[in-house]
Amino acid sequence: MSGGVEWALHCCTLLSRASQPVPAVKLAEYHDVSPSYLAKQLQLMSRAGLVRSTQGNAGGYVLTRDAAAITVLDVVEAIDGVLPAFRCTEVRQRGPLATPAEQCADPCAIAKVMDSADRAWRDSLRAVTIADLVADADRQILPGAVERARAWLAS
Amino acid sequence: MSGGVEWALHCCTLLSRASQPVPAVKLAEYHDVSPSYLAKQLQLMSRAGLVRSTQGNAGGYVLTRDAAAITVLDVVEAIDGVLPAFRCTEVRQRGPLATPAEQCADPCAIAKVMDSADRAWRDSLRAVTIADLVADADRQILPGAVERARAWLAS
DNA sequence: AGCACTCGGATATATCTTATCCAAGTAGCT
DNA sequence: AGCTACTTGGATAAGATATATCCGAGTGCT
Ligand code: SF4
Ligand code: SF4
Repeated sequence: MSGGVEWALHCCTLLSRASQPVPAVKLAEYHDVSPSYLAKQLQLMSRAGLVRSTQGNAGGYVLTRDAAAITVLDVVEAIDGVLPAFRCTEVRQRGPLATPAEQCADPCAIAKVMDSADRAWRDSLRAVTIADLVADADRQILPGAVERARAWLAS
Repeated sequence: MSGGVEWALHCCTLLSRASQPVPAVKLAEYHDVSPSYLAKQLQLMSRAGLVRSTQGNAGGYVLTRDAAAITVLDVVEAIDGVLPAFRCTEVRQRGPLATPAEQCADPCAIAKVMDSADRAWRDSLRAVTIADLVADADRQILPGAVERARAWLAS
């Protein structure tokens, strides 16, 4: 999995707190990561329709919908794509004892297992929203931290 | 995920049928894949203790235990390693509003979600054994194919 | 002891991820 | 309306990982 997924999720939680547009440079500075590279992740999220960008002065990124309506899977798929990790190359149709193609209409057991595991993984990620992440973070952080973050974003 | 996982699984099903040691070259020819690269996967499986190699004339690879005692997860972890796909870099401890380290004893919600999804994925793969794959394949292939495969391996 | 055959690890190549830069575009100000 | 300052967007290098290959070490058989 791309390391950029972690950055993207952190940005989502931060954006859910800020009501004003936040530029990419500010998001990068807040998390102390490469601004140029974070910009790429934000572009991917923009294409996926998770965030909306406004250019020009006082522009930046805003979430397109409520944090409770964005799942972790949405972010992961925006960054890493939607194709499953396992890519079957139809080995059974090759070699000296190749299975004839008409016998390969149904996916074999290996493909089924991999597909099932991939689905379980995605179901797990789909069960949690950005709002859940924020709620959990609020429970752990020190009191007043949210206000300080908002003030820093506005400066 | 490594593409070699698919090859490794196919080799396991084939090895479970052959009672004699099968050399890497023969396994590669059977599946029509690169012999040099398949050798690497077999080495990884050997290190993981899934197969045992015997050198010299009439040598090759044999499964170390019954096919029912080898899970798909065993093979996947042998090839791709055991580390989870998501690698947390502790972003929350960086930047101008970094969370103090003593506040970060427990993993955050993001890390928990990723860990949970990874566990669900592994549980899915652990639930199926090589014996299950073979049984499913036997149900789909043409009658006599198993005997032909055994004969080809012996030649 | 000699020989043919096999595995094992060290070595190139290709592909993808990571990181960066500069040009196009937009909103607000004069 | 024109200008300026700011921000995004896609195109472009550097690095890391996965893929593919080769030859030497080791083993059993003759
Ligand atoms: S469908 Fe199954 S048997 Fe065919 S190549 Fe893919 S993993 Fe192998
Ligand atoms: S533990 Fe959670 S908050 Fe900390 S860096 Fe990892 S993902 Fe981010």
